Amino acid sequence: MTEPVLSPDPVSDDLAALPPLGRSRQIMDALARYIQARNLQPGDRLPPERELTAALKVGRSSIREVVSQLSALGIVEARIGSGTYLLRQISAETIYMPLSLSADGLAEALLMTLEVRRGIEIEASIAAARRRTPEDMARMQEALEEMERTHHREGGSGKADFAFHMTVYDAAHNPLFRQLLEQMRDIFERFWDRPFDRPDFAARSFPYHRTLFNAICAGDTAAAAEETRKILDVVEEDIRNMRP
Amino acid sequence: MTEPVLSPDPVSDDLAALPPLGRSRQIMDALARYIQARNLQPGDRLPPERELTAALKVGRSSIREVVSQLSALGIVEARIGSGTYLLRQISAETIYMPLSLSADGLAEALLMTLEVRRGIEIEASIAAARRRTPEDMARMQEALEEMERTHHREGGSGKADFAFHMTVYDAAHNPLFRQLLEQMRDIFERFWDRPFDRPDFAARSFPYHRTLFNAICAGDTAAAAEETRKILDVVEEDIRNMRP
DNA sequence: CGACTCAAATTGGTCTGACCTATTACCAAT
DNA sequence: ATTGGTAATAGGTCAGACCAATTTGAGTCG
Repeated sequence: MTEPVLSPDPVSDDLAALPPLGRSRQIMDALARYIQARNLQPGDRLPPERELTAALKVGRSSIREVVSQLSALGIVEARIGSGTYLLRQISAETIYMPLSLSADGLAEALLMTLEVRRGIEIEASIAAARRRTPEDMARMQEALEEMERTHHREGGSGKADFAFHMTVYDAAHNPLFRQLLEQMRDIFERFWDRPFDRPDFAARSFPYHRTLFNAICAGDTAAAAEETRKILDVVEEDIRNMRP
Repeated sequence: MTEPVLSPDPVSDDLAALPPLGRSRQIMDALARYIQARNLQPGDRLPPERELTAALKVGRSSIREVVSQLSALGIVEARIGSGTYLLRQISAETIYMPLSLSADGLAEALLMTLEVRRGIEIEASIAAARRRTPEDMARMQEALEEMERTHHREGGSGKADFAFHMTVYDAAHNPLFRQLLEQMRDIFERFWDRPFDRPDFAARSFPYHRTLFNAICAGDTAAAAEETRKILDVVEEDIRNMRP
């Protein structure tokens, strides 16, 4: 189809003259605006590099540089022969906070990571208990009941657990919680075959979900923190029993 | 000087034949091993791209790609005309956890970030109260007294505050805490002119540092969490009063 | 001897064009 | 309708040239 890039895109004009500072950041912002202007959503394919080259008026090397950086940041995924796909939202105002960690072993790394994640999850629960709206409560209740319906089944409870926690994060009304914890869970599951799908794990952890839900609805920050801690303790126990 | 790369570096041989999967990750690992083998420390300059090209047996584009990714991940900083410098440790086993966040304004972003940071800091304090050793206590006490000596001075108290908190993170005996919080503080201060150096800020926050120290030494996890929360609340207040 | 000047070497940044490989799309033959 | 193969498409790599900023060092002047 080779849809012609019709927008003059004022950004590209600016770019032509500026070598001073952080050009790659400028190109990244231009690309972000380009994506925003076309309202591309996660999952969508962005234009081929050679087309972006023409649209943003920069060499293909420069395009590849920023795409490569976005790929390293987990914003974008390049599939050879197919195209480059958007993985998560991006805007020119996006702040990137790359963290790196080194650990001796996998279980070690997971336990250390879990300790950090526990801190974040607890704070999210506290924020949720403070700021949840009636709509949040309705969404959480729905997800909770779906979880209770499926917790005995083999494969489905993982997704339900995930969905419930997402509603909690959203109830905190700080989008960072969802972003961070979603990404942390992604990373977690990349190195760990999700125990959420193992019935015994679900059985041990899911009672706390309703008490957490009740605490958040009651606005009881201390109880919300405590129930979240219990849930994460089950996860920790499971990691310790792992050891491949 | 053009120091010849004398090590055959078995890594590069592997690379020559492998196009299948994640080549850039492989090159990154090879580069990490290369850095490890030479024992390069943060601040050191790594070999020029053209030299790495020869050493790792890949085109300059590929080298630039991974260096660009490492730059985006905050591992490395390229200074045009000077060289590329190592910012933090790296190894072939390093796990990258890039996070991105979008917010309406800077203060908004800082507050959201601070809420996350608070969760991590509190968990670090709890871990410290559980796992601190006598040596940790000695180090914390020394840093605390240095902080109390300098808290009235104009510029020095920021560094002392930083140093004290680092000893707390270390006392948690989970290196992730130090890594993450160090990086988060870096990012924070990139967008915020450190209030630590403002005397009124130091005056309001530093009393809690001794109570925190006492709680950690006593192994009182609840008190350690509480005092940490108070310190972060002062920071939050300061951000709210900022508004440029 | 010290400090300054300026040119050359060094180094990262960009562009171009070529070629490779994997994927996708399309069209013809069965 | 299914299959099979071919062309177009897209990202990945390489090579060479050139640019711009920095660093280095020789040479010069005070």
